[in-house]
Amino acid sequence: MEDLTAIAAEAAREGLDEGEEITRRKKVAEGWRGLGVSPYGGKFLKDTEAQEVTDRFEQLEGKHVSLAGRIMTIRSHGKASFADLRDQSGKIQLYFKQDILGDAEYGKFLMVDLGDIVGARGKVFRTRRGEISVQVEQLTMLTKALRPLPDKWHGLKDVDARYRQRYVDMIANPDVRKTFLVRSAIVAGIRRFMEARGFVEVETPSMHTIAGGAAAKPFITHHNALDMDLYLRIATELHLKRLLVGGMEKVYEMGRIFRNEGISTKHNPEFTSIEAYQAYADYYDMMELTESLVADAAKNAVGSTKVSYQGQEIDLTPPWPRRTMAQLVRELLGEDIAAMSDEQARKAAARLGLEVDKDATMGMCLNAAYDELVEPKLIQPTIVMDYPIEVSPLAKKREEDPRFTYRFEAVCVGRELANAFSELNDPIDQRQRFESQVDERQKGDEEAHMMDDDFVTALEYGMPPAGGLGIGIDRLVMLLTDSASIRDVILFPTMRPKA
RNA sequence: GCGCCACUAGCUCAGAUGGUAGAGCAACUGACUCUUAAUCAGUGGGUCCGGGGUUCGAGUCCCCGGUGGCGUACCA
Repeated sequence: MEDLTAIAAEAAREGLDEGEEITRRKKVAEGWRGLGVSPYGGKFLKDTEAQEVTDRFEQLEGKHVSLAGRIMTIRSHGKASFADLRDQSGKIQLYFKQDILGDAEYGKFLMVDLGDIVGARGKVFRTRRGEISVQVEQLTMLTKALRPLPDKWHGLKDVDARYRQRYVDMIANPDVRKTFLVRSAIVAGIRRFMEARGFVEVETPSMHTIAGGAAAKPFITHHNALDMDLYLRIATELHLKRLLVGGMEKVYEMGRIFRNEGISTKHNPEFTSIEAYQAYADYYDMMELTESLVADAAKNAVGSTKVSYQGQEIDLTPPWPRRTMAQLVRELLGEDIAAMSDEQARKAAARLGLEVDKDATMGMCLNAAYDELVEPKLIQPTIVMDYPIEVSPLAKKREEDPRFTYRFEAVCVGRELANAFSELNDPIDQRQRFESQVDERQKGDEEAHMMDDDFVTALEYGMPPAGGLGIGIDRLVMLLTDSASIRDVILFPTMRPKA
């Protein structure tokens, strides 16, 4: 013990940040080398998963199996001991008995620390207490863990550590792994769903010369050889629509989007979206696509279209109620803003306690009223149709009332789940919309669109009428895994470096 | 960006009013050949987030800074 303390003290002097425990484990690793065994072994032939031993006990009882995984707990009784081995499938109890292993092999077991990764070969049996176990005959050291595991009972709770060291979080908190497995199942299911519907998955650039397709502040990076700034994409929309021009009729992209904005329980600077475009379709087709995709994802995640989110029961079974924004504002807030002039609308907004610009239009006031006061109340999935044109620069305007567009958002638990429209394919209209966005930008709105001449040029070649859809995958996964924070569904969320 | 809160052993947490820093788990030593949060006896382990200040004396009070959480703003 004294020499360990001395070694730790020496390590500290040398600037190595390690405690006595790490020093001790390093010495144990050297001990393995002394036995002629590398503490960082190579290939190990495992033929059985931990969970399989329990699931297939009837067939496996008395047979030999080879398992590999991490030692999570050890219960030592002198000349016999138990340990729990965990692999990706689950957990199995190992039984080590000196009589069976022999002194040398049992001595090896005594050198195993919690957290070590080992291979074990032995016979499947059931203990007197009834627990299905493996009586180990051969133990193989595969990886020495130098750092101790978090508390076996309480796990790792420090949220800072959980996000920074997700690997430790996953070791200590098995539910975390489960959440990310569900996420993977959802993503894989969406790809199957889209393929079954005839959509082709494509990859468009992540680095854009113009950041378009959404209202958001971009990250800026620099290309040295071309000596020019590039933006990380804030959406995939404008490139996917170029592909419609090129003749692809059903395309989608699922990938990472970057927005240089605040971080919160619902926002991470990089996140995953899916955008899909279907030629010759309109936003009604997108409503059906959205409902079906989400319902299918729910079945993949929880086996049902009814899910529980933060104590609320949410029924995602299609079809979802379809209401226009104007209707919802009128019914829930008692102001028929859509029937008002701009000036009347500004007064109505004031009555509702909203602050709007002096020259705000009816559409802006309606959108503000909806965003602030209606959307948070929409708990069950709802399709909110017909967004004002001012806030929808890429959506086709309505024939009978050009103040509105063929755009909807699907809303659930007070949050946007999907955003879709009948795509604007009139190049002249699109150029005007960009121009008014550029005006907004010059007035100081950093999130207004930039002019994208090449995109307008593409439309001039002719983009077929189309429906388009965007869904935030992270928020969908939050809903389907009952996660309160987006950081709980992103493996490595963005964090400031620790000082 | 602003406000509130948190930061103490490897992990989970206690530490009224300022007075020699504690527990459980983990680790170490010993006992124990069917335990499962194994049990029993003993031992070691601390930059109390960092830096200033007040005080005879600061984990505790004050100021500055760091990181995080929550709320809020921003986020079609």
